[in-house]
Amino acid sequence: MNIKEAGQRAGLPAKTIRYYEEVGLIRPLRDSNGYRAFRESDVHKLGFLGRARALGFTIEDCRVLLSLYEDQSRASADVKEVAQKHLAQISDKIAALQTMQDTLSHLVACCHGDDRPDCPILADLAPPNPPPPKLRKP
Amino acid sequence: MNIKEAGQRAGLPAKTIRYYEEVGLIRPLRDSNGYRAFRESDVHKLGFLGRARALGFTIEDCRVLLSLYEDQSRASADVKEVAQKHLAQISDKIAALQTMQDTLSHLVACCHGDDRPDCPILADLAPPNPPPPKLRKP
DNA sequence: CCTTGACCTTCCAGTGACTAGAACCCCTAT
DNA sequence: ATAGGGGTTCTAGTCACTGGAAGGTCAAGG
Repeated sequence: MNIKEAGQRAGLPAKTIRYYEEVGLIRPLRDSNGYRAFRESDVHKLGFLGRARALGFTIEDCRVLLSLYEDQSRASADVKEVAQKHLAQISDKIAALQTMQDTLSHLVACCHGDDRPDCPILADLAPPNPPPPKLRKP
Repeated sequence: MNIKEAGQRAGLPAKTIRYYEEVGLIRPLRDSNGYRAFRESDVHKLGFLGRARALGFTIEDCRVLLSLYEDQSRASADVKEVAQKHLAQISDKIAALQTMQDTLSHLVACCHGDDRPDCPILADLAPPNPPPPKLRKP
């Protein structure tokens, strides 16, 4: 099976698959013409990677998860640990984004959004010390 | 004022300030020795940028916001529009992360996390078609 | 005067996970 | 023979920095 079909079956673009090979996540065979030759097991791995990436695992996480997946004597605790660490990072990101969201939505709600220059959004972004006066004093 | 002091006052590392100059967000003067010479107005802009970046605005957003900030004849609607678009992106990111979080926390809760290989996390990552049998059939 | 150390400068490379594009090869069908 | 739709490699770009190397500048101390 060539790269395009493998990609369609796994739901990944060909470019991504080449990248996954480059970083050593998969090792498809090669035909005599140099084309990558994907086995069912390769497509299966690609599907695994696609799902892991969709859950936000990094490539390095994927590498670990894939090796655990293929290790029949794995301990589920090892898998769980990877997942828990990732969950913690997701929580951190969500918290950071929600802080931004809270601040920003408040500011947006306060902004008239008309043709006048008064704007609480800019006022909040501006540091507390006054902007440099570009006015001449009479 | 040299770059380090400007950075301390604005709460930004010197490297970041050099980068901001490189992309044209600020244009500090230069001393005769080639050192950047920061005015109060530069430090003020840097503070603005730091806050905008902390709210997750991209550099390009910052460029727009800064020009609006300095334009006394701006319309607050223009500021609001930038902020609202950004808010929408934040919401999208949060939603995507929460989907991951929901899926993953469920899986983690289901995983025994012991020394046995059974693992619902890996089971969920694996595509539905069965893994390649590496067993010899008798 | 010389050195030390803390600054400053520029330039280059790397981050993560792709993605776009160029230049070229291969295979099948008309 | 050629047109098209595959495939291949390689380079460079994304985003917003960050680290490091190589070297210039300055004030203080010996």
